[in-house]
Amino acid sequence: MSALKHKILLVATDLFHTKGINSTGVDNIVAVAGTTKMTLYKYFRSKEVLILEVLEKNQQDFQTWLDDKLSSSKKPADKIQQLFDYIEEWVNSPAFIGVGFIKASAEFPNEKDPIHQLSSQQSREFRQFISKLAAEANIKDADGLALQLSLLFEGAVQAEQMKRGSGAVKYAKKAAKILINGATKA
Amino acid sequence: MSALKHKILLVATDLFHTKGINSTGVDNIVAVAGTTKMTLYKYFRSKEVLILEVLEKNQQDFQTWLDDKLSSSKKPADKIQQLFDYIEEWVNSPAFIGVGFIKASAEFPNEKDPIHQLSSQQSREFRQFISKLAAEANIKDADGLALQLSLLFEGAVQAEQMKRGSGAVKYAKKAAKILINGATKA
DNA sequence: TATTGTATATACCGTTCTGTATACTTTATT
DNA sequence: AATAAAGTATACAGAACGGTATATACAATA
Repeated sequence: MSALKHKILLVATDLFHTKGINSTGVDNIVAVAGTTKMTLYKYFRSKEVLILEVLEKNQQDFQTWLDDKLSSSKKPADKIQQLFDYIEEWVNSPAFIGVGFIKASAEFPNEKDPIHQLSSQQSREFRQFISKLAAEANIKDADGLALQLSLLFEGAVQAEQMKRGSGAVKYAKKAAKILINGATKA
Repeated sequence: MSALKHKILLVATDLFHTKGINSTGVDNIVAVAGTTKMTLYKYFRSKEVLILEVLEKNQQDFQTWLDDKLSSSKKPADKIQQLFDYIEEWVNSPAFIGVGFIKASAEFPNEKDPIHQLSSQQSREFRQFISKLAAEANIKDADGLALQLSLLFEGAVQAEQMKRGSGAVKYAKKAAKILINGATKA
């Protein structure tokens, strides 16, 4: 990927999270990225396409990071137990700025909007990822637990965006362990 | 309150949720409300003030409704147990369109923005409301449980906005009961 | 050296946005 | 009937928006 395209994606990601997507103009993005609109529109057909690519890259980066962390555990039961440990580490890292699909679905509520659809899909995929972890750990209602854990995840991220350093993830982690243990025994 | 001001608030609430706040223009609002910009700006100094009043009214209406429902129970332990029953009823009612402060905090991420500050305050107040319920039910770590329940609440609303009819609240309710029972025994 | 691809600089188009100015109409009250 | 208040109609200002057109600079390659 071109270095400039990469830079534009990075800057757009940051501005979208700190100012909001709709409140961030393309002029704003190219100014911070140190380039021009002509270059931006060479790499991205429209602002909508740019948003979609930002969302995809964010989610890919997170999943890659998480997969790598989880690969250190061999036993499936350990993986689901450690999921929120890594989520906490990730949220509390300085680089954390939020979860793209949560914000995007709020700014684009129309279910027919491609941006909303991608957000919805990413949320569903992450839930399925948790469900797979749960199933491999021999948990009976894997889908049910995955949904509950995803609620804790999205709620915690939401709370953290509402107020940084709220410590919400710590309590989400505690709740997650309780729910996981309850589902494991059953 | 003037009938027209009330109408404007209603229409704005609806449009903010179905189209997003930043994507809803005042021209749009007055057209649907059947009035003119002159009238809107007579009642609201600016769009920002209108947004703030919409947020306040939404939260007041919800809290009033919830207080009324909870008043049917006398025992504090019953109240906290039934909290998510009422939340489920509310989310699944046709009138439900979302939670204002969740969406507003996503669209106005800057912590210095008055809209973000009000959203953050409303989220905190709702959490304190749950904490009071928990404390009255003699739960040890009332603040901790309240935070966890608020995460489930916000996560469920978020999930419901991502995909209507997802049934997320049903699982949030189950998780809430587990967490409440766990905290009660301790 | 000539050519090609990449990026810049800058001006612009049409639209939409918040907010205001001006003038007119309706309604209620005195 | 006179007056004041409330609402309407409409036009517009000034800025920001997404997106495009044109012309130029620069570097690598052939």
